[in-house]
Amino acid sequence: MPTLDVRKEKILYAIIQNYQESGEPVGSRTISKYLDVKLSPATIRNEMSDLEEMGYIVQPHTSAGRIPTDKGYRLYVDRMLSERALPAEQRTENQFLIKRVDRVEELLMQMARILAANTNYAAMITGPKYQKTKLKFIQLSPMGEGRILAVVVSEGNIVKNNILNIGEDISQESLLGLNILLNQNLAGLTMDEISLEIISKIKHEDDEHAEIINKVLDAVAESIRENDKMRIFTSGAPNIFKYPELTGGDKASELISTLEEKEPLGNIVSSVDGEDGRHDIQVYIGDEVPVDSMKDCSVVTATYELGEGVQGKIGIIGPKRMDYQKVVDTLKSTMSQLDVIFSDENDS
Amino acid sequence: MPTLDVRKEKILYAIIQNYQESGEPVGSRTISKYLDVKLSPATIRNEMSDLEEMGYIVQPHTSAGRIPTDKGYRLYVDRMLSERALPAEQRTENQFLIKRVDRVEELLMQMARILAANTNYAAMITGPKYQKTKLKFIQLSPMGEGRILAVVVSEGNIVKNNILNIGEDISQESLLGLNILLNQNLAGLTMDEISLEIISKIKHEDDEHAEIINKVLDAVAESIRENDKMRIFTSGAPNIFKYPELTGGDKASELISTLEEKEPLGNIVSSVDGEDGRHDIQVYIGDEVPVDSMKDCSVVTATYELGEGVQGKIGIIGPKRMDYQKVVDTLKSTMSQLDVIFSDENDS
DNA sequence: ATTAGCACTCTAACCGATTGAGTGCTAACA
DNA sequence: TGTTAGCACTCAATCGGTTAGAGTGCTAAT
Repeated sequence: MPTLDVRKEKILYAIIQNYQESGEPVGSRTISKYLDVKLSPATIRNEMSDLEEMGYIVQPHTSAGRIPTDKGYRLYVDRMLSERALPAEQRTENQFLIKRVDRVEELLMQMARILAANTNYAAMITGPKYQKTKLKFIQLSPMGEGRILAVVVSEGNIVKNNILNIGEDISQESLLGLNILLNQNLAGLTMDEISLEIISKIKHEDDEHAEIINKVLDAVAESIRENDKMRIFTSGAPNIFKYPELTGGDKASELISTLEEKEPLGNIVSSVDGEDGRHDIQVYIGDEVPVDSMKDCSVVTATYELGEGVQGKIGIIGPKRMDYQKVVDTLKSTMSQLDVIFSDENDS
Repeated sequence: MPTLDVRKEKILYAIIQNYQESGEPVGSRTISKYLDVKLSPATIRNEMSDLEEMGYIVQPHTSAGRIPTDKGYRLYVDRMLSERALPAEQRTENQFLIKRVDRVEELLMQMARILAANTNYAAMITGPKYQKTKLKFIQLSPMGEGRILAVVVSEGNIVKNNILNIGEDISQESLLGLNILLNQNLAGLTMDEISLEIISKIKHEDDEHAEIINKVLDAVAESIRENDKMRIFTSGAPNIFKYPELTGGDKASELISTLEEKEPLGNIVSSVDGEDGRHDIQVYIGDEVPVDSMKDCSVVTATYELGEGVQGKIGIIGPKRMDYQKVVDTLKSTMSQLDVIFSDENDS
């Protein structure tokens, strides 16, 4: 078994980069012209033969050039990620700037759109996970006709509206009192900390409106559950049509379906979190992707944070020959922008 | 020029229905077997020749069967719509039931999903148009750190949140006063009716907080503008892959892109409203569709209403050979369901 | 007015030959 | 011993030609 010396590695990278641009198997002549050191096609061929034996590249058929295998990409990506701490340059490129918006969901969708546009791949993004978030306050307002509006605001300024149907009409004053009561007891707590004890205490202090309190708390729980369902936004799905290897047969259809249904994407985003990586970048290549319809794709994910414990994930979905370097850089830079935006929001 | 007698019409319908199912040009033999009256292929051929001369059908090439033209479909659809008032039967089929939800946007997205699933075409739906809606009330809440939450609720229970950044912190009492002041002056008005006169009157009554009032009114305006942008939801885009005639060349890509971008769809939904039709059903066939990437499609739209003046549109997008009957029926039945849901919401 | 019969047309499918890119191997070379 | 030139070989893609079949239009008979 031959060993992976530096020259073989250079050739492997050359193959990966060429294939990245062309999408077609690359041959020995091409590499010979591409490399800085002068080597004849024949020599390259020998090296390629070794690389194939080692499993880093394959030929689609006997008389074709070589394309990288998952293992080849894996090596390349691992090297890239560890060589990280690249010296500035920052690659801002045609990076659009994120316009400030107040509603978190809007922001997330905008981010997905921007990422898709910048990378030419598909982008996905999850809403922030609630759970450990502190409840900021609840606001009850009368809507007439026996209904009240319950606005639930939690840390990170995530706002949810719920319209509650209480049979009776309730007086302004009672509602105000209830409002104060609820906020005094619940504000600052995480969702987990709202125990039965606290609930019964509240009901005890205003047993007249126990039923309404129940409904309000249900609404709070509902908001949580709805958010737990982990809203996923996608954008740039049509970008996959730019990569022929993803559009053959029913592949395009299945991919687009998956991106629209969104449920399966949860698999990617909810997989093992415990990573020690410098910036929580994860790369899934081909078969590593935990979604069946995406076995021909690669997915790069990153984790964002917007407050203690409130975090979500961003993912870029593209062909296996995607420009990993660019995608990783773009994700990192997007993260920084996000950090700025959210710290802005908390300061000013 | 031959004239369109009842037999020719029957043959035309037979062609349309066969083509609907198969997606392939239909020949004289097929029709001969399909019709109830016994006619030889030769006779059918003569009639088809006439139909072609009249422009209702064409041959893709010399020795192929016939397919309907836009004009043919138009005739068919017009007949169908006027023959309307079909005797019950109701065609409920595998119609899923709409689960009640409180947030209007959720409801709309769910409807789009259901329509797409029921019809096997793509569905689009616009959020309700604001504009003539009456403002129900505004609710201001302190958020700390110099910010307040402004919740704008309008008729039809459309709720919008805005986080406002006022420099200073404002006292609970002032905010409450402001709240009451704003609601007294604005509640029940349509967006158009909030004139400069009213605004200056409000500011006059609490000139200390004039700036905050400005910001709140800006937020109201912003909510309107955001809503005027007419949010469009789509679903079932991948369904187009089921129709080969829509997936040749770049068509699929363009269609999916259009459905994701959504902007162009505004053209469909904002076109001439003034229709006297029994239930506001509009059918666009092929070239009639006001969106370039959809010239090979047909679009059926319907208008829904959820309060005085608050209305939006639903659209089904499919191949020209779509099952118009089914689509129209499905849309109508969905409308009825919607009516029930919204009236429920207003009664109980 | 309808129909059977037939010649005609055109597409899709199939087939074989050709081309060209790319390889693997061998032998010469530094 | 590593590198390279030369050459035979392989295989996908392409092209031209043939075939099969579906469907038509026309004519003549009913």
